[in-house]
Amino acid sequence: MSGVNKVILIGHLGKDPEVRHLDGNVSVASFPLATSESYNKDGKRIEQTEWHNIVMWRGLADVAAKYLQKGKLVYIEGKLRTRSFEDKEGHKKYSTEIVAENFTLLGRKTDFEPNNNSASSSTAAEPSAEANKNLGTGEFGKDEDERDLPF
Amino acid sequence: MSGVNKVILIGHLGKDPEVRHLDGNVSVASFPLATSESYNKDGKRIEQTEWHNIVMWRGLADVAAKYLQKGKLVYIEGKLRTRSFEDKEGHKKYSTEIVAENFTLLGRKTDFEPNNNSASSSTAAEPSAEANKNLGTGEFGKDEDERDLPF
Amino acid sequence: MSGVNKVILIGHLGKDPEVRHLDGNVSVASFPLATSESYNKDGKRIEQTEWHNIVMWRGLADVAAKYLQKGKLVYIEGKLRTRSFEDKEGHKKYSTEIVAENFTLLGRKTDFEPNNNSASSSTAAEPSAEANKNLGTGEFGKDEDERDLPF
Amino acid sequence: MSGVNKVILIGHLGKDPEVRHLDGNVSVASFPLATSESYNKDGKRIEQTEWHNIVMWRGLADVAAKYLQKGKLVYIEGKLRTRSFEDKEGHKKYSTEIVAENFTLLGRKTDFEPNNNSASSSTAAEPSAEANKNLGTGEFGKDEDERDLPF
DNA sequence: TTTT
DNA sequence: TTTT
Repeated sequence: MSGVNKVILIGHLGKDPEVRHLDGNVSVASFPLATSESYNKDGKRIEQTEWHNIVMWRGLADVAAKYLQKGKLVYIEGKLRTRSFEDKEGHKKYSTEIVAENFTLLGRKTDFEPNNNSASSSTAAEPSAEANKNLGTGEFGKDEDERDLPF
Repeated sequence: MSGVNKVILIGHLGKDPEVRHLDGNVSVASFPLATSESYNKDGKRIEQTEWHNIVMWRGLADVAAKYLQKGKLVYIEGKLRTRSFEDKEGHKKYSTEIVAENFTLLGRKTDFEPNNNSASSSTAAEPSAEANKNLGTGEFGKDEDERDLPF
Repeated sequence: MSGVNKVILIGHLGKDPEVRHLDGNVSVASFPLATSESYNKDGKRIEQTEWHNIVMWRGLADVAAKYLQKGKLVYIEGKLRTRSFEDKEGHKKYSTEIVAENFTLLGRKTDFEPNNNSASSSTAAEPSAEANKNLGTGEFGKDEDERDLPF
Repeated sequence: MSGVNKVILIGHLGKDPEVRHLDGNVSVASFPLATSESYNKDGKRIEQTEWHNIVMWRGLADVAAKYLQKGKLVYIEGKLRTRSFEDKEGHKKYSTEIVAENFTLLGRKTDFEPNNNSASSSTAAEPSAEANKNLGTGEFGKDEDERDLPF
């Protein structure tokens, strides 16, 4: 018997993805994602931010390492998983993570450049009055194919 | 700035909802929900169950108290919220909950009876070879209206 | 540039799936699905039914042919696709379909039997006061593996 | 009995919203939305665009008229509805629409300015190397409150 | 054309 | 702690 366990988030990365390599060359990327909600209370605009622990595996982790960076806006689809572990003092703790199944970059075209040339990319952007047309999305993780030029 | 924080679950209640009443007569219902996923590993069928802490507020909590019970199958839509608290020993802990925004009962018609007559409902059901036709869904929480006869 | 195009439905099949086999042995299954919404208007309970054209391809079509039948309750995840075509009189028409990516059977265990023994299944059910415990879900389409015993 | 009928889209507006006012001062906004999907076929990058007819009612239509414009990137949540009608020649036709329940603007902060000053906004943007920080989202339609300054 |  |  099976069920449904689905999470859909749109938010900004709080940090660059941290990538580890496990046995058998398996990649795991993880990073915090902030989703913000704003509402009115007593006439004031309140903004409430929720932080999520995102985890990506294998091919998806590799694309994340390449295209995701602190501050970027991203759509993530995944599932909830709660792990239990003991901290250094031996106390049992729980951590709930979102295991991502695919993601889509949201934002301007210039946000979709790979990370390695991050120094130059900030100057390469050259945004102009035309930048408005460059809004778009880059989708990852639906297929398992290698995609070096995903958009 | 706002984002998207959405969870969609289909699973079974692990316990009856526990309902508390806060100041100002605000109801809060909470219960664990199991979503199961099964997959093949080395030719064996593995079933993995994930447990979620569901929280419902106000009107939704009242309907939950009335219609949800341990074992029932339910569709839940909500958002993630992580609270931090200190346990009895003063250690900081985190708890991630799904704050439900609406739910839909899935299952047979006889599952949609209110909870108070649970003793009689088990006999009132009179399931037969025709029971197959009684599968259906009962939806809650989309409107804020009082719904004493929601289906 | 990519985007998000996602549909989530829970409803009943209006007919048995119709399966065709295209060139290269590609299977396509299609069937109508009803999702019902009920609300109060002027003190009366109104039920509004929406019909969706569901299409499933390849492996998913084969599992659909095996496990889905008129009347069954199912969770479907997919994407929207609008096709244009000319009817017999040469008038241009549009048809919007949901191309399913995975589905999960909702209902009692006895609903999860393959279709070929449909005659016997109606008597094999033997529902009792215990039948309540038999609610569950059977998930399909997440992996591309052959699954002859999917639950 | 009720079910689930949910659509989640992220895409660009193909035109400015067209707003009509029905009897009783009810607003209806409608516009086409493009969601694009790209995949590799025979080593070539194929981009396939799907067009959706979006409809928004009442308060949501008013916010749409104010903040949505041709080209903007938006997250939309809603439900499917298929209407039948007769064209001028008396032929029966079907139109499937997404009735939006809420939406969130995605893109740069400068995209979140109201529509009336569209001429100046293109110059007011003054994007810079810092523009990267201005990515964000503005959410609408969750509450029914008036929101003149929604972010 | 489903389901209640 | 559910369900199969």
